[in-house]
Amino acid sequence: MTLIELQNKLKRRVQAAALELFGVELEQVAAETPPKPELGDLAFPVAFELAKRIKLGTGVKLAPRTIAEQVKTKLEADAEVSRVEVAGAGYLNVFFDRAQLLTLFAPATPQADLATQDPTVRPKQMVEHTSINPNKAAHIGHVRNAVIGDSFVRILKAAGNPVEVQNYIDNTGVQVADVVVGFTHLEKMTLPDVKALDLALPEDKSFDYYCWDLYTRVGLFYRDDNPDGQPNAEKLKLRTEILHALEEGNNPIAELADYIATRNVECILDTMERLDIRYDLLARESEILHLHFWDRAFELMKQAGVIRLETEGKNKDCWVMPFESHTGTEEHEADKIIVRSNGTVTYTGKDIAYQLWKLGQLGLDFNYRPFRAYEDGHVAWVTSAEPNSEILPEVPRPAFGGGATVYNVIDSRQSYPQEIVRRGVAALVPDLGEGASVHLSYEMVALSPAACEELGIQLSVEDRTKPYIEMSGRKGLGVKADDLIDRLEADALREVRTRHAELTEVELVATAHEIAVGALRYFLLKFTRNSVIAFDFKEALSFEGETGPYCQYAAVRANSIFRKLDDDSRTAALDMVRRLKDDQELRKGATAALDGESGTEVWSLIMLAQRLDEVIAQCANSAEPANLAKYTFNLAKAFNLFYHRHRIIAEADATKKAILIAAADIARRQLTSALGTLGIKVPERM
RNA sequence: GCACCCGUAGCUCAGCUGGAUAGAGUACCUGACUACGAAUCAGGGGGUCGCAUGUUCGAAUCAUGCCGGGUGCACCA
Repeated sequence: MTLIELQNKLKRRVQAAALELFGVELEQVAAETPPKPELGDLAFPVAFELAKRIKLGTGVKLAPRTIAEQVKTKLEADAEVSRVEVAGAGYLNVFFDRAQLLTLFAPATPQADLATQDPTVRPKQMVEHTSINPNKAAHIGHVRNAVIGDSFVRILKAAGNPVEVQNYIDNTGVQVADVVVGFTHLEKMTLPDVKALDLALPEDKSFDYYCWDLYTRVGLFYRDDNPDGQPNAEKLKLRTEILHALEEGNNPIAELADYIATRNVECILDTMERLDIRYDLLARESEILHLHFWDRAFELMKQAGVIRLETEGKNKDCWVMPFESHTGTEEHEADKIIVRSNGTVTYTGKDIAYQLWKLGQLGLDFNYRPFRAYEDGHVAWVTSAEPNSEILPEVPRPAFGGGATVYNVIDSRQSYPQEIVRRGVAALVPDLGEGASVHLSYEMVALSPAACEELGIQLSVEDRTKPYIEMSGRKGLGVKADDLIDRLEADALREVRTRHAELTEVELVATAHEIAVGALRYFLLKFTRNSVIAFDFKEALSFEGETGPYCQYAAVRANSIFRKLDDDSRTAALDMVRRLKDDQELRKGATAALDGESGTEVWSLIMLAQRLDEVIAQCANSAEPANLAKYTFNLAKAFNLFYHRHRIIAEADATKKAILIAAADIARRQLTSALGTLGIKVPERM
């Protein structure tokens, strides 16, 4: 039995007691963790709720404490419960039988068991994240998107869901067109020139870095070299021409753009691979266009009557989607233009088509080909316009699309367009409703004034008054992901080298890498999604305090105990836990060892570690990975305290030693698992 | 103008569907390495939870209004 199952069992007891004693049907029973372990393992504030709902004939109210006293006896029936106390104004505090529960919690549950626990086949969850315009290198803001997305994927999987990971590639958009303008007009290059340049670029100045600078130069070019100036209309026509060529396809410009976009995607995937972030499918805009997803969606929308052709007014000749809008207390209709008067579709329209495909409601599918095989054999696929049969027919391919719920990890600035897409899809497919499309929004990563200074960025007078400065790909203003990872790795390497002279160079580098990943991923996850991160180098580069390396360090310490522990102590501990069930004497000893101030401290570590499943389930529901990050840090902190207070290997009392070993084992197992769900590995040494 | 987000310790942030004495990290001060490694641990000071009403047994949390900051509101992509 897991902790969650035990909690549910006790909740049902409370429900039964409420019905039996007071005739009240509780549809939900709230349970919480007492603020201090001395107050118990589980608390029910149910007496407060019951006090409200119990009606006595005379109108007299029952005091919460009186109610709690009556429910109390009903809760004490279970063997797992040692006692129940009524505390405060009427809390029911449940104390578990610690020795009894230790036998439940101590044995490791094999992963296979977890996977088969739920016999019902769960529907596929779909997560789209990263989705960087493939015209430049990734910056730290993009990494926040990818790390939130990837961690959420891991959380969904840990909660037992099948998940498909997508990365949308806008390879025909303005941003790619701008870099094409850069190569063709500023650099006067053709496709062979660009390929040659790409080959000749040094390793630390790869193609995406080159494009980063070129993109900035194109921005300046449009503005006649005045960074704050207005774009030059004549020069912008170059972009428009390129965009038309991209939309048509099958021409030299489209080929050049495809090369640029594909190379940038490769570079970005390399960057993400450094952070252990992988994808199942790269869905490209070019295929959405060429396979006519929009035409189909247009037909569906017309048939369903969710859009209408305007015959007069300011939107004459446009197809618009009406939707309700609230302004103040009034409610009125607003129209969103889906098809322009010139017959072209807006971004929103294309997005609705794509979202319909994701949900398996479009009735069309992409073609696919493999894009990249990762070291472990996992393949990231990319959409393709070529028929499937002509390309590697022997490679088995998963069925893409058709998600029951689609999570789009997109920053909060897009929440308005995302809402329109969600409503549009819901109007088209009422059975699914708005719940099927989730905008997993997060706030941007901005630069602190200090960070700008460190980057050598000249701030305008206006920017200087702001609390933080928004990063801008167009202005080339930002911290590039690879630069930051490089710096973290260098710092970590220096630190590991001074601590572990015995490690080989390869081991040192590998360890430094894992620490760097831990630091960066944790840094981006410790903030809740709707908090703006004002990026600060000192904080991001820290390995102390509330950081990834702190959590990793706790797990490394736990592992080192087991590395040094002799086999006899280990088997004795396992044996003790197993015999605890039947051996009365042993049980008494264990109960005593888990009692008192010191025992309660050990017990509270075990209880905290055991809450991982509950936290994962909560994070999956709230789509908030920061909760897991916080929990992981707290578990690491609890373990560090435990580690400091107890000399495990040197412990003389056999029973106590066995319990300490069991506790350390539970803690390191759950800590490692929690870190893994955050995408953070535990090094051998650090 | 309208919509969404934010305002909690000097700084950066947690605070779950209302619940027990509002918590972390950091910075500052003081202690703890002959140890399963100090990337650690313990202690200290530091708060009108932006302001004001309301809802109730009970509000940082819910409602309304204000103040301050951010973002978004095109036939652009």
